[in-house]
Amino acid sequence: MADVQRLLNQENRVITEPRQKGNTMNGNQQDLEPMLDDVDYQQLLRGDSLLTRIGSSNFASLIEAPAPFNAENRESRHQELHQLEQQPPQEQQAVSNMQFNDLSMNNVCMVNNDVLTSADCGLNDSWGNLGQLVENYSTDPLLLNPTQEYSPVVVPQPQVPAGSRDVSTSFIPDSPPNSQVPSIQNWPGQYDFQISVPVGNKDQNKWCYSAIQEKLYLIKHVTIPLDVKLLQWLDAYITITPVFKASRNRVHHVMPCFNCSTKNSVASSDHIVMVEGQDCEYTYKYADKRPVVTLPLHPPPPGEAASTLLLKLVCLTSCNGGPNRRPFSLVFTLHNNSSGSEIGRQVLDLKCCQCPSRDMLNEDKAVQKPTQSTSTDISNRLMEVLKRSGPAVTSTSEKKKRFTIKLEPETDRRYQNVPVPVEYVPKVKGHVNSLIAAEYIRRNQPCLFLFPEDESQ
Amino acid sequence: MADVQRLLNQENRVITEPRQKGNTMNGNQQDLEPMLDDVDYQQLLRGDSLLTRIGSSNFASLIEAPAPFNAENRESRHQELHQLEQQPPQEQQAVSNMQFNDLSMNNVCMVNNDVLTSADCGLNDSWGNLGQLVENYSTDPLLLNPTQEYSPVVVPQPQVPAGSRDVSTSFIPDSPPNSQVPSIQNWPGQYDFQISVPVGNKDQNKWCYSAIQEKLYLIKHVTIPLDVKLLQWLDAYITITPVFKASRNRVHHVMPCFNCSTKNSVASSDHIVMVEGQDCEYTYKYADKRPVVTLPLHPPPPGEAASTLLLKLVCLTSCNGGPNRRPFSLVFTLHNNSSGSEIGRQVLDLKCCQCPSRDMLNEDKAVQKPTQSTSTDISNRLMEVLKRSGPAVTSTSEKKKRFTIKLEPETDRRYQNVPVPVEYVPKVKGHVNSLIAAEYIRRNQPCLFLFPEDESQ
Amino acid sequence: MADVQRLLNQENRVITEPRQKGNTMNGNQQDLEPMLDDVDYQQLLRGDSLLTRIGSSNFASLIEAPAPFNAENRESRHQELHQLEQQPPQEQQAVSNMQFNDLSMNNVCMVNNDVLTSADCGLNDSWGNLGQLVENYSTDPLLLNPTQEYSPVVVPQPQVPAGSRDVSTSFIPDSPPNSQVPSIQNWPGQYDFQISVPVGNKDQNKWCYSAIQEKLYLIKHVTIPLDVKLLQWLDAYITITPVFKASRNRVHHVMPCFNCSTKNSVASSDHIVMVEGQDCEYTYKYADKRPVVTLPLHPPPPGEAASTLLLKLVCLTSCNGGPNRRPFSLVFTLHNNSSGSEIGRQVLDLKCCQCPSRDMLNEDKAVQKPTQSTSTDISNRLMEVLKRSGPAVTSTSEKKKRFTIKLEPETDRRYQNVPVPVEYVPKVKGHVNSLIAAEYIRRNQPCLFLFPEDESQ
DNA sequence: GAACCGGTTCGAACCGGTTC
DNA sequence: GAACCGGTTCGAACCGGTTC
Repeated sequence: MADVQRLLNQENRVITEPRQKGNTMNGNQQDLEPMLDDVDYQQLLRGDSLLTRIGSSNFASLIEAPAPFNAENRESRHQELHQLEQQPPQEQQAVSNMQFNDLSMNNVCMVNNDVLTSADCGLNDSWGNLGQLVENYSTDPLLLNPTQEYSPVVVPQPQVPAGSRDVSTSFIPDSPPNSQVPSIQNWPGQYDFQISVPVGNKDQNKWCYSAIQEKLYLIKHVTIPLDVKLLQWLDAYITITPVFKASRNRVHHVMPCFNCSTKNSVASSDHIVMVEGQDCEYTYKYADKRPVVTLPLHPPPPGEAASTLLLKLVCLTSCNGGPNRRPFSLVFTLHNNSSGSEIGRQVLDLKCCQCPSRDMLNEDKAVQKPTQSTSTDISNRLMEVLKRSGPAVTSTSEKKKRFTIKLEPETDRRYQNVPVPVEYVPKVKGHVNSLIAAEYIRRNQPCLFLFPEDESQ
Repeated sequence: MADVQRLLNQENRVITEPRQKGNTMNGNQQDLEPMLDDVDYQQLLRGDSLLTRIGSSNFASLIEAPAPFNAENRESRHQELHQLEQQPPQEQQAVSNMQFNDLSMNNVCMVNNDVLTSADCGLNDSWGNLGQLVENYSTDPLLLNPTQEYSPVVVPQPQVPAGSRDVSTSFIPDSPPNSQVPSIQNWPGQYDFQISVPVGNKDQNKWCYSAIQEKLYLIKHVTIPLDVKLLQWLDAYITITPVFKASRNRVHHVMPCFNCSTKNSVASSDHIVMVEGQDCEYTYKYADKRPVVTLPLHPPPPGEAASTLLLKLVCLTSCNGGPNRRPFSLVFTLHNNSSGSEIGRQVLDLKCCQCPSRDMLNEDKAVQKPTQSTSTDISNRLMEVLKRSGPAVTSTSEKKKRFTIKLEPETDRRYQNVPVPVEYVPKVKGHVNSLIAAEYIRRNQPCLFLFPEDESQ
Repeated sequence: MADVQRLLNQENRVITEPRQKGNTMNGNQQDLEPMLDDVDYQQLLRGDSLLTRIGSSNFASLIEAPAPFNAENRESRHQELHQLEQQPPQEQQAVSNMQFNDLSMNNVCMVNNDVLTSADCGLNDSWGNLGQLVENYSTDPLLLNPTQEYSPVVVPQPQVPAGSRDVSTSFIPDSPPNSQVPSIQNWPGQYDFQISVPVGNKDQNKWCYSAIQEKLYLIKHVTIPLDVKLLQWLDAYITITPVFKASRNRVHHVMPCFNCSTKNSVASSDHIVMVEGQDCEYTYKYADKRPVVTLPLHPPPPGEAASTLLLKLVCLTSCNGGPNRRPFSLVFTLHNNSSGSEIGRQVLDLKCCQCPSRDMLNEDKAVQKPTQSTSTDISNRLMEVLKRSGPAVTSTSEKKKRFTIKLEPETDRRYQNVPVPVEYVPKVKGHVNSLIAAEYIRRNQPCLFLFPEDESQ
């Protein structure tokens, strides 16, 4: 239901807001407030349980803490963070320092009615969101004029765009509130940073992409190729940050549930996103305590325009104790390797589930359903007539789909399974057809009947 | 079904995209994401990704080891990693250095509007992709004029082309990702590097080639002659790298299963591909830990246009613990012997199985099936007519087969399931047929009816 | 499907084996091998067995590790075993010793063609199964005459019996195999130990009891009152042990999933069963590493016949990482406080779920469905006739359910599915009926036909 | 409490090595 | 080379926690 609602909203957007490219921000902003179904309680409990476990038996102390919220965990993560910070990649350090400096000048940041103290905003902030925030939304004179950087740098996107809408400063419906939450809005930036899902995937049961929703559906542990495009292949790295779409979950870290996380190695046990073909030790890190995957930007191989990135999820979106049915997106952030500053961002909606094609179809249908009646040819029109005038054949989406009666709720009410001896099937089918036709004639052109109707047949 | 679908799509490609030779990339790109049939569990267990991530080359000791994540494993793998890193294969080192040198001369590489800095391009690249990139696509003035190199250098291919399609930058459905995964897209390069399978093979039970699918079927341990063509026979060598086609297996190394590998000598025990007539000790190596066959490029004997290469596989595509039913291709890469840089690439799809002709037939059929209409009898033909002329009943093949709604998308709209006693099936079908016919007449030649329609039939 | 099948089996038992009270063992023995619906993979991965087997306390690194059988694992398990044996709970120790002594007199126990050496039987046995085994099934002359203890000591049970069937030595369908698995068969014992669920519960949405299945359905964290009855209130204590019903899960410990367990206190974090009104520190223990709830036997208050026990579950039967949809029972064992020996046992089937009434309804229905032939109206009766006299329609329940071919093996050969608009269903049914009737007449009373038959209809 | 959602189950079809 | 057979895949149905 939540998803339906969300999709409906999206659909409405599509209808009421014709897609604007360039300098307006109509990307997935509507998606920012869709979620209805999360269990905050359980999230909180995740930490408690850890305490409990750590106190109890042996294995408890070795659990890879999926839970961020108790004191010990926070401490240990702090330690880990510090360890990381002691030998940080240069750019991280740079960003962190920079932002801290920025913040030192802005003790209080007002964003969307949220008052953030500097402590909230910037301490240990390695996200660079603030810098980005400033770039996008502020008029901080210390920065270069940022709007010039990204606004009209729009290039045609031949492939399915994963999130290719630009960001504007004019409208901030649900802006990333504070330093601990990364932005989830697309911002191609100066180099037109783009992430896209390749078309033509054959195995729709493993993963599929909905162009309608611009959303990727994938099975757990299945590697997805993502194309990274850039106007210029500079020295940079990409960070991948999963972020809940609903604003009330935004501050929570997207992490695998306990069961799923234990399949990971120690280094990546908090990371719901994993990449392949990378040096593991430098890949799974934390940014502001939030698990983040970082990987260097590779230029594409000879003759290819896009660099491919092999990515997989290790926990279901529905997993209790993990995302817990709360939709989340992946934020791909491009960072300049020299300065560490953020120079591009793309957001990819996704859902990690067991039946990607089924779920995509369902959600696509939910999105489209309210929109239009899709009847296109005579038969459909006939059915439409019948449907409107009374009972008849059910609708009807044009697209191929798994036959799910649930999708057409009237269906199972309007049809019944009748065991028919095989040899009678044709007659029965014919009978049915004739009944339909008769019904139609009866309603619209009853005069065509030779004999008066009687129902006793 | 999965294969069917894959093949269907391929078929569609053949139909809707007339084969373009030369500088467009319509080769096996559709096949890049075909795999549907492997077992995720086994995939998880397979050492490949683990090996890749962790860096072990001791595949035998890790593959299929289902409990990879305890501390001991981690430790030993780390150790192995270090060992490997301390003693890299010589040639890898050479290539890597070489490419880095190349790159050091090209600070910025422009590829399809993409600018690459040297730092991004070459560091730790042992695949040679970057060198190739620079050579082929860059417009950097420091380089030789590269666009001339690859654009229209297309030669007619008299034989069955194993993978003779050039690469374009315009459309990349599933490009090879990063340094640890080789590209699997054709790129003839400056010298129009071509690999082809000779026609006219008599013993189709040993090996055969499907022109439809551009795929080689061969029995294990049977040597296949492959023709290598080149515009100019320079001082070069060829590497043969087996790569899984599905992106989710891409990083895994294609290696023979344990049973099959033990039949090889020590040097080649990780190599599923073997060549004949070569000095063994220099042939079976590793590139970025991936088993690779390398062999010098021999000019053809006097009077012949192609140099022949004798190749065989030592493990079945279906072999458990090896490819495990996951389709893979062979990537033939041409390297300049002086610099080691990649100057051409061809990809050959194949399947190593026990019954090549049977399997080719089946898969060819599956590819073509969706193309042709399968109507064989009157009723089906009638339905075809009706379907074409408007709305009606869809076909109903008698033979038991998986009910693939995808192939008949309208089906789910107009029908419901009614069990019919077997003995009555013919009559029911006849009835349906007559009704369909009536419907048809009713629409197109209603005057033929003797009486107006009534429902009392 | 699995449940249906299970229930079918159960139902068949009810029909073919009239309930025998007293000295025959027809209790829930049929349930001993019922489970079909769990995920073996996940079960294998579950930490329970792994922890037990491997003995590591690094839960995170070991859980879900799918390969338990290498030498190291075996070694570490031995180690854990030894560690645990060094500090066993007192009462367990007592029982264990006692039984070991018993065993020392019986070097070989023959049970159902299975020969157990004493080493297999009794080592580390803290369950007392062997003693019970011997008591129940053996005819060893060294023991007290056991058959007298339990055979005809049956008391009327006014309330819903939770599991009041006695145990006999005549038939052992799936006896508890070894020392680490407790018995899950009822054995009232000398004092006629009985556990029952009170009748007349008002809030069926919190918990309810199916008399048909003798199974308790309850919501998580909802306390259930259970009545304990005894012929004589001696000095004893009760242990409550959850045990999976399916034999293949029998050795696994029933424990709450990670999320649910963290809601418990430290002492009870491994216990899926909790009791109220008890001293916590003495309640949650381990027997042979299996989490067990122990509580003293309180005589009922003056004027009451039964002592009440307040019990709740803290994790759902469906919880992933916990029971994971694997049905389990609670084994209530009565122990003599002075000797610690087991003197009675009752088994309570249950399911902890979110919608107890719904699930009970569904499962009750599934149990009852296959029993009665559901033909109620003329058409069904006609079909019955035809089925017996030759080929015709099989029965056809109106309610939507999975089409179980196994129940009606001919079905799939003799029927076909025909989509029928709902509003025409009655007519189609009538049509089919008439066809069937005609067939019947044609066979049995052709003279009734007015016209000669022709097949062209 | 009914409907929904999504992980799981189940049996038919498929695939491909093996046998006849 | 046709048939067999057994592991795998696939889609519909199911189940049960969650939402409305």
